[in-house]
Parts: sequence; structure tokens; C-alpha cells
Amino acid sequence: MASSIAELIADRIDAMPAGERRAAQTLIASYPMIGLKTVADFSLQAGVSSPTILRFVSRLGFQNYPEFQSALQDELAAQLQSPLSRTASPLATGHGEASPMLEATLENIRETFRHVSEKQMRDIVLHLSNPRAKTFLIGGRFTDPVARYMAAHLTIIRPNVFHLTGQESNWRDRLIDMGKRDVLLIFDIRRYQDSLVRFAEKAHQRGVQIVLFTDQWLSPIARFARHVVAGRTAVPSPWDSSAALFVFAEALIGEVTRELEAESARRIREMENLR
Amino acid sequence: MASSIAELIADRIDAMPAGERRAAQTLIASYPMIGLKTVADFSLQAGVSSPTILRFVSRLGFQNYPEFQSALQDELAAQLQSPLSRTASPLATGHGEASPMLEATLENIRETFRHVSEKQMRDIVLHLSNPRAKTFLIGGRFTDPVARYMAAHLTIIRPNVFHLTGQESNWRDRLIDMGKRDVLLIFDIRRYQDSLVRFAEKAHQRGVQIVLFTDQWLSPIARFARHVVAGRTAVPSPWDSSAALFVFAEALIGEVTRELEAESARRIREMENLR
DNA sequence: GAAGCGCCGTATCGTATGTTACGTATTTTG
DNA sequence: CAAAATACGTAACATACGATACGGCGCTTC
Repeated sequence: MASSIAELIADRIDAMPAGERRAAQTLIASYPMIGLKTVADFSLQAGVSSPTILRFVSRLGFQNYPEFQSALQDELAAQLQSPLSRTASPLATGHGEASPMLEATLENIRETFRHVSEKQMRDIVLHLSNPRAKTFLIGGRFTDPVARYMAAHLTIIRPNVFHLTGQESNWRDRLIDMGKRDVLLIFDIRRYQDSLVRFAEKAHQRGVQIVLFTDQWLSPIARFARHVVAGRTAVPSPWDSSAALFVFAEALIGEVTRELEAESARRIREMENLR
Repeated sequence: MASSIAELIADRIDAMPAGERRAAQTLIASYPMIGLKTVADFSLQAGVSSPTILRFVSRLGFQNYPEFQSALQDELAAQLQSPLSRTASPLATGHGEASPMLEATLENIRETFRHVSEKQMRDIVLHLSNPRAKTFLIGGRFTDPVARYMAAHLTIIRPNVFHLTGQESNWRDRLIDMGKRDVLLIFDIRRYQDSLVRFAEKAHQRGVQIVLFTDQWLSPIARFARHVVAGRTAVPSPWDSSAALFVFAEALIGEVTRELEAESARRIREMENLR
């Protein structure tokens, strides 16, 4: 028995034709606001025709569109009166410990930030905000995507950003370009990769500033690192979670962007001209 | 400067004639629901005539009734998206001074999961858990790392996982390997990439099952997708956040691993032997 | 490969809805 | 107390909105 319209949709969405499913998905995506607007608005947003919207609400069991809207409004009204009983999806909070995975991840993120001081954050930002110092990024088997993600953003707001990719020998050859003023940002969580450790050591010998993103048990690279950010990775899953590191990376990206605001704005404008 | 319509009313209610004041009071009494209904409903509830309602909204500074309703809806939408605003002052956050960036990200993650039903989650997991159906992953400029992250894990627990990389022509050539039973997982958030849309369309024409991870405004690819996950991406930063999609990807990885437990365990054992 | 079915969009229609004009009632002011 | 001004409702109007009929297209099925 579906109580809320959202659940009702979830129940029946599989039995819907393509067009109506698009309607359902758009409604869920910005639930329930689009359903309060006109059929025309709804259809436009969903990219289907008005009749499809009407067939959609009809399939949900409503006689007509206004009736459907009234139901949405009633639901909203009930929700507003008791803010705590927000119609949560079973995944979010629902039935007891329905998603320990999600809760653990959120707590990991919080905990990770809790252990990073403002000063440390600030210091890392400054390291990454010097466009004349080259910044290299690299990660392990599972964390390299995070390095890529960060590189993708940094590349836009400043020059001299390099993501080290490919085989180990490739990275080593780039060592020759790294000096004391340069920064090497490494992601490495369990099981720590020998290749990364070796690489970090060589870079360290050349005086490169190493910023390490690792887990709470600290990669051996920590001994060479100028800064160490210890992300929480434990979740009730066979895998470790890199979510905390990812979020931290995003926070850094934001900070660095703010720091380089003037220069990066000009840079971005130039870039758009090149298209 | 009154921010909300409720405050606006409170400001001006003293300067209103009797009828309009009754309108104002009824609106406040069941704020804002009655304002979302028709003028007739509103007037009936307030015990005044329709023109009085219209004069009332006009006095509030709105050109016409629909404009007034839109304003109410926007207010509601903002309120629903950030339950934080309900939890009172930003000062009393208790432990530590959490940054707005962090809080927004956490809330984005929660909200994203809230809009995904258990059934949908389950369905996507099943799609990704068929080792005989090929699974292709691809992402946009900033989201491709998330696709890579997911691919890195899936590759380990099952065969036939392919991350589409390199130039657009490369992907297209892989289309020939894709059939009705296969799955294409696409990450695409603003600004949506034409190349991805084109590619998705072609894949769709071949009958490929498309699973789309996008933002709440839905990439045009939603049109071709079997499943759409709308992640929240808005944060107080110049960039959009992919954190919610990342966490969702991790959750999926965990579920698929559980689903394929028996087979993947054997597979992993074999892999370690190969080292 | 042909026939049948179901889905979806275009165009049209009827109507509910917001809007406005106007006349009456009520209050205000000299 | 009279006269004017403001407030309010009735009723007519126009628009935009939801609803529907119809035709074409794609998919399945035999």
C-alpha cells in the first residue's frame, strides 16, 4: 500500500511506457514542485507532450490533473506541519538501519573534516594556488579517479597542472621536471601501492613538496609528506570508501578557486574564446 | 527588505482594508497552502470575493495571481531543499564550525538518496549484476573520473566491464559491440555535453539499456534512459559538486558486490593467483 | 515480412480560471 | 450632516488551461 505519491510512482514506474516514465522521473527529480505547476510547464520540463503528462497522472489513478495536484498539495501540507516526519525514502533513514552504508559515509566525511585544522587547510590551499609552481597529481588503483577529478578542475583555473597517468615508467620520467618549488599531490589508501611509495620517495629526494591524501592508517608515504590528510574510509562494505577524500578534494578545489579568483576568471574567459 | 512573502504580509497588513486583511489572515493561518489553490478557493476560504483576493496580491506588489503563486512555490522549493534553514541559527551548530560547503554537500548526498526508491536502486543493481551483459561506463568532462572509479571496482568483481575513454570516435566504434542486453552507464551534469547526448542517442537506437547519473535538472539524455538518478549538485562554490553522485556510485558498487558475492569471490581469488 | 497493437504527439475543443468594469455600500472628511 | 472617496461584490469577459479525438510511427508477434 503506497501512502505517498512518490512511492506510488516507484511502484508503477516499471509498468510505464517510455514517455510517461520520463514524466515520472522528472517529477521525482524535483519532487514535488513541478507537479504543482501547469501541465504545459510539466510537459516542457519533461520533454514530452501534454497528453503524455495527463496519461501519466491518469495511470497513477487520478481522475484528472487538478485532483492530482490536490493530492500533492495535501501531502505537502502534512509534511510542512510535521517537519520531522519528512517522507524519507527507505534508503535514507527509513526502516531502522536500512542504509548503514549511507550513514557511515556521511559520518566519515564529517570526521575527516573534523581532523583537519583550518590552518592546515589554508596551507594546502596556498601550496596549490601558486600558478608558477608546477602541481602534479597521481593516485592509486581506486583513488586515481579522484586525482583526475581534481586535476580536471585545477587545470581550468591555473596553468602547470599535470595528472600523471599511464605506466610507472612514465611518471618516473616526469621526475626530471620536478623541483623544490613544485607540489606533488598523491592519493593512496590501503592497500598501499609499492609503486606509489617508490615514486613518492624519489620525488621527496628531489625536494618536491608532497601533499598526501590517505586513509586513517596512513600510507607509508606519510613519512615524506609535507601535509597529510587522513580520510575516513571504513564502511560496511567489502570495499573502502573514498567518498571523504572526494569531498575534501572538492572543498580544496573550491578554496583554490576562490584564492585565484582574479586570475582564474581571466583564464576561463580566454578559454571560452578558444572554443 | 522582507525576504519571505509571510514577512511581506506582516509588514503591510496594518495598512490594508478589512477585506484584504481577512485574506491576509487566512493565508497566514494555513501558510502557504491556500495560496497555491485557485482564486475562487482562496476567496471562499477567506469569506471574501475573488476581486478582493486579487487586489490583495496586487497590493503585495505582484502583477497578477500566477506570479504570486510562483513566488510562493519558489519559497516552498527553497524551504524543502534545505531543511537546514529550519534547524534555526547557523551559530548553534554545536561541535565545530562546519563550513557551509561541507554542510551543503552532506545535505546534497542525503537529498539525492531520498529521491531514489528502493525499487529503483534494486533494479539498477540487477542491471549491473549480469556478468554476461556487457557494461559500458562513460562520463563528461568532470564526471568521467566517477565513471572510472566505478569501472575500477566493477572490473574486479565481474567480467565485461568497459570504461569508454579517449576521443568521441573511439566510443562510437564501440557501439558495434553494444546490443539490447547490454548496459550503458552515463554520467552527465551541467553543462551537458553534446558529444555524450549524441552518443547516448545512438546507443539508445541500438536498444542499449541506459542508466543515467545526472543533476536535478536532468541531462537531455534522460530522454533515452531506462533509469535516471538525479544527484544534487548545488554548493556554495563556483563549481557544481559531484560528491552525491560519487557516494551513490559507491553505494551501487557495494550492492552489486553483495549481489555477485559468490562469483566475485572466486574471481578475486583467481586474480590474486595471477600476480 | 506483414499485420496488429500500443504509444505518442498534433490539433482542436470546452471550460474553469483569472481579470476587469461597474454599481452599490461604507467610511471618511470638511 | 452632506458629499466625496474608498472599499467591496456582482457580473461579464477573455485567456489559458486541461481534456480529447485522431493519425502516424515503431514495436512486437505470428
